Parts: sequence; C-alpha cells; structure tokens
Amino acid sequence: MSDLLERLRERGWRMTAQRRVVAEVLDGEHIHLTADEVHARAVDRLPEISRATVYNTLGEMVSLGEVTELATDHRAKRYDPNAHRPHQHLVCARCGTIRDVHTSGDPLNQLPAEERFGFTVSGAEITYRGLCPDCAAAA
Amino acid sequence: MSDLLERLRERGWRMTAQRRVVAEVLDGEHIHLTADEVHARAVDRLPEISRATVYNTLGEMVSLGEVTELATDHRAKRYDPNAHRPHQHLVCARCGTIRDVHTSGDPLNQLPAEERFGFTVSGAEITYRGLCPDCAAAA
DNA sequence: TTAGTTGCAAAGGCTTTGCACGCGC
DNA sequence: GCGCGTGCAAAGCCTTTGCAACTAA
Repeated sequence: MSDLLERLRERGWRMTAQRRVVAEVLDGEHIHLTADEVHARAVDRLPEISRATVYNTLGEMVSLGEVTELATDHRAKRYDPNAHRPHQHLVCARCGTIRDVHTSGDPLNQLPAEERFGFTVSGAEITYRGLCPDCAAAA
Repeated sequence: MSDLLERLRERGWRMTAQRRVVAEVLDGEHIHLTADEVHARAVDRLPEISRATVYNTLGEMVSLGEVTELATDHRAKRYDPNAHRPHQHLVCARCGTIRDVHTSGDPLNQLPAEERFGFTVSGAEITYRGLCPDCAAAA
C-alpha cells in the first residue's frame, strides 16, 4: 500500500509526521485528490497540519518525481502517487473525479517524426473523458 | 483563416467589436494563447477592451463548443480555436507552448470495456510532452 | 426599443511566500 | 546543535461577478 512512503524513505528524504501523513493519504486513495482534499484527510490524522505544509510537501514530491501533478478543467490540480506505473486517466467531466486506467500500446509511437516540429518528445499521456456512474445517473 | 469568426456568425451569435477581435486573435495564432495573452493582442486592435470581456467571451465560445479550454501545468488555461478538427497537443514542459499535432488512429478504441469502470466515455485526447526547439537550445 | 454586452472594480478560489519557531538527524 | 521543516498570515495570480452605462439587431 504505502509504496510512496517507502520510496521517499529510501531516497533519504527527511521524514516528519506531516510528510508521512501526506504520503499516506495520497497513497491510500485510488482516486486522485486535490491539495485541499489531501489537507482535509491529513487533518483527520494530524489536526495541527497546515495547508501551507501540504502544498509545500506535494510540491516537493512532484519535484522529486515521485508524484505527478494533474492539470484539470476544474480549478484545483490533482495529485497522482503512481508516478512510476505507466497508466492513463479517465476523467468525469461533471465532478472532476480522476481514475487510473490501462491501455495497451505506447502512444509515443503514434506521433510520427514529421509531426514533432523539432520538439524533443519525452512522454505522452492519454486522457479519456466522460461521465462517472454517479454523475451519469444524476444527469 | 478566420474560420472561427465565420462559425460564430453563422450561429447568429450577437457580434460586437470585442467579440470579433477576440475571435480574430485566437484564430490568427497557430499556438494556443492564455486569456491574458489574448487580451494583450486584443488591446493592440481595440485599446479599450477589458480583461473581463475577454474572459467572458472566451468562456462563451467554450460553452458554444467552438473553442476548447486546455488545462495546463502552468497556472493559466489556454484556448484552442480548432474545436472541430481532431488533433492532439504537443506541450513544452518548460515554457508551456502548445502546438497542434496529428496522429493516426482514434485513442478511444484503445480503452477496453473492462477498463471503463462504468463511465460513459465520450472522448479521448493525447498530450505529448517534451521541449520545444528554443527551450531545448537554452537548456 | 430592449435584451444582451461591456467596463470597472471588487471579490473569489487556489497557491505561494516571508518569517519566527520547532524538530529530525 | 544545526539546518531544514512548519505554521501563520499576508500576498499573488488567474478568474469571476455585480452593477450601471451602452449598443447591436
């Protein structure tokens, strides 16, 4: 489960109660949370943790390459702890929920050289859009 | 060139100098601009146009389905006037520039039913990440 | 004419930052 | 003990909104 925490420890990252809680919260959910949602869940375990620390901590995990930041159509970014497992995202257009999904084949191969315009292309991600079961039922 | 303006007129959208200028600016660039960049270019043609109007206008074009809003890792959203032409995006991780590119095949078909988790999936987009020629040279 | 659009300025949501205190190593 | 991490509150950036004046059809 807490694979993320493990990886951070192995890297010799200075561990504090706050950082541990943020890592646990992120890794414990199969959907991807916003910074504020991470903060809310973190407060349950460590009431005095501040929003600033959650933001700082998430930012550092992203810099370390252990967490991926997901831009969204809604305002707040979401955070994905599975940075080392290749996967794609399924996004609900209505509520913004993001789920990991898996497809076969590497999309990188689908971009021919003449469509690269001199860019050094290092990654590709697919985002599937639709409605989650709950929102489809409500609509 | 100004295909977007054409489409908006055909829909009977009430046309004002501000709306025309926003449409012209958006359609005139082969990269995708932020709202503020659109405003800056719009001011060159119509000095008294306000930021609020640019935001409102872009938002309405998105609601009409004539422009696509692109979430980015950087803070500001970018706007894509080619809503009716299937294409993907090539993003520079450093400066945030977005370019349209074309691949073969429809990514929607790559998501098997058992990976849809009850979602009604209606669209898919691919984002390629890398460094644009300028940023690669600067790095 | 008149309903819809604009500009202004203020408010709003999300995120970052400066600084003094506190804690992991 | 040292240096990095934390919390607080304030600032910052991007965006939205309320309202009175204006204008396209």
